[in-house]
Amino acid sequence: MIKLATWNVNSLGVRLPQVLEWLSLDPTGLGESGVDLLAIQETKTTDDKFPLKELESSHFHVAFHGQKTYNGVALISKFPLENIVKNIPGFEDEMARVISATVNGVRVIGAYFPNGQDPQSDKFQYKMRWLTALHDWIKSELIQYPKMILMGDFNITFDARDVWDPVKLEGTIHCTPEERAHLFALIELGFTDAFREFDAEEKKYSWWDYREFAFKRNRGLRIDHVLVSNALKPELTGCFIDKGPRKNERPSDHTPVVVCLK
DNA sequence: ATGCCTCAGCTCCTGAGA
Repeated sequence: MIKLATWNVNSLGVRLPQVLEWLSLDPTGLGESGVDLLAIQETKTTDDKFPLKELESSHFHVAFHGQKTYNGVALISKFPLENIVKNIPGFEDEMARVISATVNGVRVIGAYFPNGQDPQSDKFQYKMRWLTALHDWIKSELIQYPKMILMGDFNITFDARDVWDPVKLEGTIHCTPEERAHLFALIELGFTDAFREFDAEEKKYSWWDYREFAFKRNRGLRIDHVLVSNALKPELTGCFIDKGPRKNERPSDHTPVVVCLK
């Protein structure tokens, strides 16, 4: 069994000990080993400050694409990472949001989708442009790499089940029809929302606000996703959200989503 | 209540996150 995961760590500088600890655990409880590949987002660190030694001394292969203060993505893998690509080729972007690599014949894309801030803002327009560029790029990548996993912090909910108060939050950021149209366009390229293959329950979230005891009250959103391509879907055996790390001292506001392949 | 909490940084406040 191969286990992969995505986790927005909200600063790798702060969260590295938690990441290393989590990587040593078996979040599935199904086997003896921890995840084989973890995609992280919001490392918030430049490449010269990436904790390469700490991760390599734990025998991980890494690929990273960072910047100062914001964004930043990385792949941490037990297997060698081949054909590493940073960001969306051809799409001019100062923000470090995407990192891709091939692992054991599977193309893995880890992404930190733009937040968008407010549907009326310039940042929302950037989010729309970025989503269009991602879609067009993924469409062509699928031809070269039919077995693909696109995972990360999507900053978009699929539907009301992913939202703690879908009435109150209708039309707000992460919940707009425009964002969801882009998400479904990605699905239409030939992907499955891995989590919903195994869990149809409402109120299962991957992010909770730091404020107002949101985690304790389960006021969250499911915005971290794992999309598995049609060619890879026959190998999909499980997917779940591990709430464990959200209970840590000084937690990230996001928690990992784990996917299992044959 | 353009806040509440957390993080980075041109750090004792501000911008951004979601």
